[in-house]
Amino acid sequence: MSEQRRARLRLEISREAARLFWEQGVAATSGDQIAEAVSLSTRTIWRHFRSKESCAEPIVMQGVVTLMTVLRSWPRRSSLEDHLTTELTRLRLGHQTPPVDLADEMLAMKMIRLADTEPALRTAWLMAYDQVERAMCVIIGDRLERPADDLEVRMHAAGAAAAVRVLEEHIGAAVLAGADVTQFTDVTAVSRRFAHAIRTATGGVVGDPVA
Amino acid sequence: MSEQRRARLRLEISREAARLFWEQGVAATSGDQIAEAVSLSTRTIWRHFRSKESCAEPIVMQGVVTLMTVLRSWPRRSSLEDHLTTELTRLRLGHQTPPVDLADEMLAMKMIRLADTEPALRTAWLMAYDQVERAMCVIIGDRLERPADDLEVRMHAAGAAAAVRVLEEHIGAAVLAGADVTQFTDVTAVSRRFAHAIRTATGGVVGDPVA
DNA sequence: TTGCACCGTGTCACTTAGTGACGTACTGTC
DNA sequence: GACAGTACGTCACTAAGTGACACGGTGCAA
Repeated sequence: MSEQRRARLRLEISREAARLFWEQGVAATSGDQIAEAVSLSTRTIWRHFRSKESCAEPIVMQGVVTLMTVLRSWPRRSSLEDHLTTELTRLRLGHQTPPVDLADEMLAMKMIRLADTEPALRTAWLMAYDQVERAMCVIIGDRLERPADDLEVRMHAAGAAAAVRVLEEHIGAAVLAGADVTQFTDVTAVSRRFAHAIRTATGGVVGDPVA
Repeated sequence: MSEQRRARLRLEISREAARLFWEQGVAATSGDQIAEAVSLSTRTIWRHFRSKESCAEPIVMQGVVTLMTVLRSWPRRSSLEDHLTTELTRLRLGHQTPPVDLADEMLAMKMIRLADTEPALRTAWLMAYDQVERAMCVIIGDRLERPADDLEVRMHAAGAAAAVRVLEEHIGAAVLAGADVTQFTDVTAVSRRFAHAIRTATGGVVGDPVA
């Protein structure tokens, strides 16, 4: 089974699981229900996810993987702000890599919101960002010309990941609370916020162009 | 049941659970086994812990709570380094507040190590630091004279917590790998490391004395 | 001392998350 | 068109966790 196909299936399951979690709560939705919602056997669900909560991971990861992909292509010569704005506008304009479905983004925000009160989902959310942290390690290690498991690199990566996570939580909460969504569609403004978060969380070490 | 008594019981359960997790792996130890090890009924275990993995939380939190307590008493006029060194030496000398049993510290490190390979324990470890993050929010918010749920405060808190976590992971791994333990008994050196971690993770905003 | 209320724990029955074993059907390849 | 690989379904099973209720200890008032 191709990596892509597997990812798509996981996402599809995740979508239905998230919807059910939101509509009736995590505890109240059973594995059987999720299985039925995606027309699969329950056994197959557990073959693709190690636990019920982790069914939420793909949907919350979706928005994050774009950011990660963008960061991976960050050239040494440009600043974080510049790179984010150019790449994000490119993604927004040329739809060849459809960033993320809007409904999916809403679903992700709902999961983050649920994670506030449901410890089971909180673990899933934190585990998702644990992945982000690992990805950050190689990105930052690469930029600082140090091994990815270097202590300082790991600390910077952890800080950056945590800052991004909190920013994401904040945005999600704001949108769900009915805030003006247009402020999050301004690519330059959003880029600046993420860049600023990463900069300060790494003590200014990550953000500037490097030789 | 007094808060303290409840905490002590949780810690006792956690101790045995951690020992079993380390000796035979998480999957291989059952709730019944943990219960038997502390001479309680299985039902009582689930009354004190929401899941098997979370049994590890108190033991890994133990070392962290000292740091948190110390941070809570951080006076505005002193720098982070100074306060940490003075408080930690005071703790080390005056044993009236027994910091943490050495065996417990070793156990905690083992759990952190296990968390590297066992996703179930990783969630517990991350959840423990989620608590740290919340505590950091009020400490930093207080210091910056802002509400604890302010976005910037939360980002700084998240960064600081993450940095401390990685440092803790690093120290744990080093000790278990047989590194020279004496370098971690030098209070000033350790204080400097933690202070430096928090400083850079907060972009230098948290660390200096404030008016 | 008796009586009462409270609460932490044990017992037992029950639900459900998650796994192992095996059969089947689909897919691509020679 | 036979064959290997593998994703999925079925079924039986283990174990994590919960609900309901009974028991026993502690504190307090009469």
